[in-house]
Amino acid sequence: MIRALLVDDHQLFGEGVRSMFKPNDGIEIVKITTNGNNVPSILSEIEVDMILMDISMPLIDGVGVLELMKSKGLDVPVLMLTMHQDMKYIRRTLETGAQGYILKDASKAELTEAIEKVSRRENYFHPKINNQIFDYLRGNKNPSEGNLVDQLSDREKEIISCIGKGMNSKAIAEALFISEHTVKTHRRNIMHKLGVKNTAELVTFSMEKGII
Amino acid sequence: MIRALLVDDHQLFGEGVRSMFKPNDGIEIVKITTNGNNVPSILSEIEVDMILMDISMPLIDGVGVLELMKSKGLDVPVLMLTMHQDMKYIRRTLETGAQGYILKDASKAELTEAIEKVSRRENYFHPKINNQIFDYLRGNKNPSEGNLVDQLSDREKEIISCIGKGMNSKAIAEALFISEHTVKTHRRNIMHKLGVKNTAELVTFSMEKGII
DNA sequence: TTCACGATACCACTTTAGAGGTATGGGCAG
DNA sequence: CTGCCCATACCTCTAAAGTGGTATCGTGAA
Repeated sequence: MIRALLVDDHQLFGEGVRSMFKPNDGIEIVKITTNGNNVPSILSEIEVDMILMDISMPLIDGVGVLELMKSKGLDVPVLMLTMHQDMKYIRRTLETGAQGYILKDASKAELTEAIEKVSRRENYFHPKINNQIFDYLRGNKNPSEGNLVDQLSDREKEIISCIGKGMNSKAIAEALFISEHTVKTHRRNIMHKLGVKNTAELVTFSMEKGII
Repeated sequence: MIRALLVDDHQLFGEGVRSMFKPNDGIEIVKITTNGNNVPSILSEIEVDMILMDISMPLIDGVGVLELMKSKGLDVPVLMLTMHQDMKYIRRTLETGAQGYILKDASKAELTEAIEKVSRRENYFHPKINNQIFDYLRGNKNPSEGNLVDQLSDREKEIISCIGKGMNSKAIAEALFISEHTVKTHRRNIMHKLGVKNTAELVTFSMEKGII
């Protein structure tokens, strides 16, 4: 019997997955938490074979939890469970050390297989995203690209939010009580940090990362 | 026993919710489909008391299914089940005639209550979004704002996707084998239709609506 | 068969974003 | 204490977005 911890802020999804597994499936969701910050303390209390974790969560996201675990020396295999087929997410996840990545539109059979593999510390990637992984491995391997978002200062995130609302540099300057020149400098720095080439891409990227 | 049809492209979520309901809960998910286009034919085959429907789906979204049902004279109460706490979604949903709206981070108890109410054709709104509803009713009632996205042509959505990827008008023109002037005209029309004032706001809006 | 609309295309113009610099004061860590 | 980073600010210039029009052609609906 594989003992799994599920981390997902969507209660329904969590309870649903839990009741999906019958005793003879060989898998049991022994605990569900909606707050990733609780993971370390849960791991110290109960024994689990693997963790099923949603990526996008409000308080701390899946990658954040992985980093938190790593910083505390907790070594439990993690299967990322998400809706995002986006390479940006997958990349961040793998670089932080998840054992697998599966989409929420997978079937129960696929999830079962994934859980079994991950609990044995084998890698599992959902077929749908396998090709993307290969593309990534062949092409750009930028290890420094992991924590792009963390490189942003609070002020810069504030600027990004304003941009997303459709404000131009002048409007942002007035809203934040700074000079328009400053806003433009910030925009330039932000774009450079995130490696995007214009505002449109900046907004897309920021929304995918959850900055906006 | 309430017989419910579940429409959600995330298989795991669907199977999870189905196995969550035990016989003595008084609710049974009699059918799950991942394609909203199948709803009319399913309704003609089996009898259901209500529909649980995800809003954001690839082939046809929840609001689209509602409109499809309406156009075929199918009158089954629908509970929208979504992750989006965004007023833009809620508004579209209600205007198309859904009986209720519940977030995926709700609990089983809340979902049960919602299903029961909706199956009796009572309205249900998740407490978290009730305040937003009131704000909406007090403030701007813009009935014409309902189906902004539907007003976009396929070509325009194509242009939007390109913009989101960071392409400028010239690049889009080359990619779609049209003139840059045409692209600019499209951009203008799109912005006018969506009521946004620049590219940044266009991207934000489009991502929230799921166009990108 | 009209008639409306979407996709296409062009012109001329203003505003803004974006790229190239440089610089200064404040705060925090080595 | 001293250097590094962040937020601030300014200048100049180019490329691009955005605004104002008009117009043709094909398709599908009235």
